Amino acid sequence: MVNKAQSEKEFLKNYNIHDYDIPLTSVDLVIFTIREQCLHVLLVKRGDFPCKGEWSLPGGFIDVHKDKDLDATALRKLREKTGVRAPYLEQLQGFGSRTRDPRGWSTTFVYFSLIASDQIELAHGGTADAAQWFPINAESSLPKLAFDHSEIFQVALQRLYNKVEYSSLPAHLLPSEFTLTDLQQVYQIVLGRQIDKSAFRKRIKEGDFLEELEGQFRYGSNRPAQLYRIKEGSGLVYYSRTLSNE
Amino acid sequence: MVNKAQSEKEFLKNYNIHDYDIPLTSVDLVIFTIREQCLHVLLVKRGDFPCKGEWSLPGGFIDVHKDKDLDATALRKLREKTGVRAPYLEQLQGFGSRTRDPRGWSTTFVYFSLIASDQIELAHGGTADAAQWFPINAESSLPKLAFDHSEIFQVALQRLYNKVEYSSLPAHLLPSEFTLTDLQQVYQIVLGRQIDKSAFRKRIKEGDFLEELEGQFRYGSNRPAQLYRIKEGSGLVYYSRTLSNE
DNA sequence: ACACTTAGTTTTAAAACGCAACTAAGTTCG
DNA sequence: CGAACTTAGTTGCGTTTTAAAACTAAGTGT
Repeated sequence: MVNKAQSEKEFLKNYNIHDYDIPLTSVDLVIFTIREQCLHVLLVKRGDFPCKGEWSLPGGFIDVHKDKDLDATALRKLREKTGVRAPYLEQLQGFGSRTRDPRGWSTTFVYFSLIASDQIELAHGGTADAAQWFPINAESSLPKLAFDHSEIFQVALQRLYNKVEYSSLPAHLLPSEFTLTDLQQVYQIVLGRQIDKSAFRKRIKEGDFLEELEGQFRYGSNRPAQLYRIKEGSGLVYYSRTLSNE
Repeated sequence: MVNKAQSEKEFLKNYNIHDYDIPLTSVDLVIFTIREQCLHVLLVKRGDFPCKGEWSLPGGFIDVHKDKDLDATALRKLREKTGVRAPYLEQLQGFGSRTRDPRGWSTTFVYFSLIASDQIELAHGGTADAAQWFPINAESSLPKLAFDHSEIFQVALQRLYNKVEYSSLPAHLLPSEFTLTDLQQVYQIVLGRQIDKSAFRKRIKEGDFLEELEGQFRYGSNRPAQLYRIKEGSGLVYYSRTLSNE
């Protein structure tokens, strides 16, 4: 079918998307959190075909009526699965091929989200797919995932490792108030190695993305620790050097 | 329409993509090169509606019959416009919204490519869109682009600047054989500032992504300069620190 | 009151950096 | 033919950063 319109208006009147063979398009999410001193990822058990009953990354189709853009789709999906409304969210990468989905040529925009475990209320109700946190560590391995989601997850994990090396990103895995030791531990959990305390603190100070909660401390059987939160409006801070080993 | 299949096979038999409202999906390219000591980007004049006659990033729809995956679409488009077959190519980001294209909800996977100016044969033939290199510098500014391509271009340019700071990426903007001074100049052109010679050379040596072409030199009215090329199979090298000023 | 634990700072030798000066190796010009 | 010139490529050195460890601070538990 050839559209021989002479003006843009006429062209658009004659244009019908259903005249063309086009790929399916979805949005998927890789959602990380820290629980019990361990990095976790959220997976859902698929309730429908295709790949019914298999574990997969949460996600779904763009709703061209509800969603104004891709970020809106990602936020909607995140809210539906976790109840979280103001997460750290960035686009990871697109994936697309003829073979990744049995329904045909399909593409997906994959988002990458970090949330604090204290902000989550997993949706388990009704006919919704079952959602579950899976630990990411050397001992346990994830189940085999539907579609190409295992590969996508690996790309996301690699991105997380990389960004932790040179940015303030891990602060978004913590509850809103935390100590510098908490934050250092998150870095260590994700990086899988110890980092030096004084270098770490110097770096955080220079990054200038935290504010001291004046007079507020976490008490324990030792010297109380200053509480901090992320400065409002501060995006990610990038460092020009990677962190040192301990 | 609800698909009540009991098995995956049955589900797929009943599945028809045209039953759903789905977005348009395309692939666009931001292609950079260095010509006459200046960074350039390739733009094409649109030959068809919508936005007929406006400048835009090269790109087009996924051909679900020809292309096996997104990278294949990007490579095909790049080859059609420039004749280049083995470029540096990476995915930049996806963009998608209800308003970016007058035809309706649309998404695009944007790729980012660097090519050596000596490898290019711009396709100008027949009814093909006119393609032209535009310089990127403080003096001249790009024309207004179709769709949201101006924004996309800005994101790509920012990515280029960032990657030049800490990776071996600029080597892909040069012809296959070059001197270290050539390479340093490319860094300086893109970064817009002078960098220190000894620091630069130390860094390149450590990166270990170049190989000396033994006994081959570029001659001029001075000491001849050693020629190098990119080591085969070496991907991008990332540095843990940014480059110093001169 | 004093040991214990974790928070947070200071110290210091070693490594890295920025910058400038230096040597190298060709061509050009007198 | 040799001195001047130009760009390639290296070396040296004072200053700044860094990594690692030691040290001080401030609570709780016994």
